[in-house]
Formats: sequence, C-alpha cells, structure tokens
Amino acid sequence: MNTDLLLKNIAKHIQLTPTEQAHFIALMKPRSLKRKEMMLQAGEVSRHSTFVTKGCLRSYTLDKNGYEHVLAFAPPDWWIADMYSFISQKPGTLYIEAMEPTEVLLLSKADQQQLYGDIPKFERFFRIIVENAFVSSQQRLLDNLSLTAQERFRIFCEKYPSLVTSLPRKQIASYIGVTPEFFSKMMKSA
Amino acid sequence: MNTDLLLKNIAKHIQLTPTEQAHFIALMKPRSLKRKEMMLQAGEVSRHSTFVTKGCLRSYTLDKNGYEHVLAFAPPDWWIADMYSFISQKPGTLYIEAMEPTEVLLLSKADQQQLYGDIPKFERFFRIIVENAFVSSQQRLLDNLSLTAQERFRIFCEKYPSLVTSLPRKQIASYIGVTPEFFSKMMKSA
DNA sequence: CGTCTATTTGAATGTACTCAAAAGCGGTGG
DNA sequence: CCACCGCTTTTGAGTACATTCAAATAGACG
Repeated sequence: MNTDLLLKNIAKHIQLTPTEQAHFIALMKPRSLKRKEMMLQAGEVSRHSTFVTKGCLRSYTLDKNGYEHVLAFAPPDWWIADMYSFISQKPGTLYIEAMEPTEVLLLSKADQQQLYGDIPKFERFFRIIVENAFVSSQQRLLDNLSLTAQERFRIFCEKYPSLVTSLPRKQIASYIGVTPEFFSKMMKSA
Repeated sequence: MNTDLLLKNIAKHIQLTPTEQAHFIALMKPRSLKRKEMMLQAGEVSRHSTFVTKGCLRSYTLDKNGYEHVLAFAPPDWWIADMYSFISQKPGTLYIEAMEPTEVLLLSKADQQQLYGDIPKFERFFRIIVENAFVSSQQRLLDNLSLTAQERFRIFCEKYPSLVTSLPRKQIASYIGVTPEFFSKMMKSA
C-alpha cells in the first residue's frame, strides 16, 4: 500500500517522528474499489476519513428529480468524506463512488479521535485540511453566484488540469452546475 | 464587553478551567462598529478572528460588474473572517461590513496561534467550528446547484428565522443568489 | 423633514433547461 | 482481439427561470 504519498501529504503541514509515523500508518486500512463501486451510499453513516492513493473518487447527491450533483472529485493525494455524516455520525446525504479502479487508505472515526488526544499534532493537521477545504468551498460558492458557466469551466480547468482530460464531460458539467447538453453546446461555441 | 456569550459559545465544544477562561478573555479585544462601517476591505490582510456579540456583520465580494454577492451573515454568537486571507496572511477578496451598530471581540492571528500551542483544547475548538462551517458551505453549494430560488429562500427562512425579518430584502436576495428585482417578484407570487 | 436607499413594477432579453433522438465511444465478454 | 451493448456526447426545437434596464413608489436614517 502506498503510504509514501500519505506521509508526504501529512508532512506538508506537520512534522512526525518515525514512531509517530509508524503508529499512524498502522491505523490506516487499505481498500481497493472497482470502477463504479460505491464507498458510501446516502442514508449510511460515514465512519471513516478516506485518503486516495490511486484512481479517483467522486461525491454527489441526488436531487428530488433524480439528477446527480457532483460535490467533489478526489484524485490521488486528496482526502474525502461525507463530512456532515462523519462529524455527526448520523445518516448522510452523499454518495461516494469510484470513477475508475481506485485504492484508498481508511482512518476510522474512533482512531482519528484517539489520535487527536494522543498526538495533538494530528488535530492541527486535520484543522488545516478542513480550513483549506472550507476556503475552496466558499470560493466555489461565490463563483457559482457571480460567474457564468463558461467562466466556471475555465476556473475548473485551471484548478484541476489533470481531471479535465481524464473525466467524462458529463461529470465536469455536473460539477460546474450545468446539464450535459448545455455543456456540450458551450464547448462548441468556445 | 459581553464575554458571557463568548464563553458559552466555547463551552458548547470544550471545557475550560477558570484560569484558561481568564487567559483567553484577556486576549479578546473589543471593537464597536457603526452602521455601514467596514471591518475589512478587499485587498487587505485579515489579521483577526471575529466574534460578534451585538448587531450583525456581513461578508461579500464585488464581481467584475460591480455587483455584490453576500457570502455570509454574522449575527450575535457567530464567528466570521476572510478565511482565505486569515490563513494565508495574503490580501483577501472579501469585504466585511456592519449592517447595523455592532460589537465584536477580536482575536489576533498571533494570539490564536499561541493559544493553539499553549492550550490544545483551542485547536480542537476551532477545528470543530471550521468543520461545521465547511458542512454548511457544502450544503449551500449543493442547494445552489439543485434548487430553485424559491426553495433556497425557504431554506434560508428555516435556517435564519431571525434574519428574515430584520435584514433588508436586497441582502437576502444577494445571499440566495438572485437580483432584488426578481426577489420582489418571487415574493409576490408566493 | 429631506435625502438617500430599498422596493416594486413592467417590458425586453438572455442564459440555461427539458425533451427527444441520433451519433459516437469505450468497456466487457466471448 | 473483436463485436456488441450501454452509456456518453451531440444536435435541435421549444421553454422556463432569472436578468437587465428604466422608472415610479415607498421607506428609513440622520
């Protein structure tokens, strides 16, 4: 299992001793997912923080008309969860699905809480991760309020250059908040 | 200055000893703002976390056409900041303005960092605050992607019942992402 | 009380959606 | 490795939700 990527991800924000590294890694449980396999379904309780080492996950909701709305993509080196469900331990509203064969490392809620108490540096690490996620989410919200679909797509291209070429257009359309039909027309005229 | 509200706000998530409480309160600097007074301008660096004890703040951006887009309202018992600027200590994009005579308590970035090291419970407190803010932000993003203006307004009414009656409709319109003109028409037909 | 801002109203416009159907592409099994 | 099937992408016509601009009215703060 690819723990190098994870340790480097963590080293961006906190420094761990070799012992702490080993202790932490021992808590991470690997899991492989097939293409289209579900990590989490709406209605379930999210019991883990998930770190992606290979492939790609996406989280989305279904609206009352049955349409999907993509909340996030998680390529390698990203953390993902249904944060609402994870912190409240109540049934969530998100689906998390593998878009291709994917490998993840799972940290259980209990182990994560334990880690916060044992090694406060980890509380700092996850605080920083969530702060950054919050900033991104707010920026995306403002982009949705103030920009056209065309401009939101341009920003998506800048922010996720590798995903632009690898993801189905339908998924990108959903992320930026337009229908696949409109996205197709937009691409032609641009 | 109203430190009771602040101590109760904190007690929702962590327990402090009387000494810790006193130490913390000593770091909070009070400030009064007049109606329409700016706490922060776009282009400035956000140097404090702000806790509102009276009145109401709002954060917003200006788009390239000069239109305002409200990111957040902060009535009493709420924390607010330009999180991007606060964590990066770079010039931000948000304006934070008092909507009415407002009283706040300010915690400087330096003092907050110090607090994280001295009393790890505070790192936990702010982690939890940001986690909740992140969940709200994501939910609002999904609402903007999947609901009509009508439905977003209904959700706003449920979530901020006190603000619905006290805020100018123009501000609510901006928050839910429609023009004041359309908001007016929507209210008539509903 | 006066002025400035918020709100309403109306008409014309635009951006993006819905529905339907054809064309293209890719994964999976034989 | 190929062919088929299913899903993605495209295309077109009609429609809806929301915007823009202009102007009248109402309301609130100093």
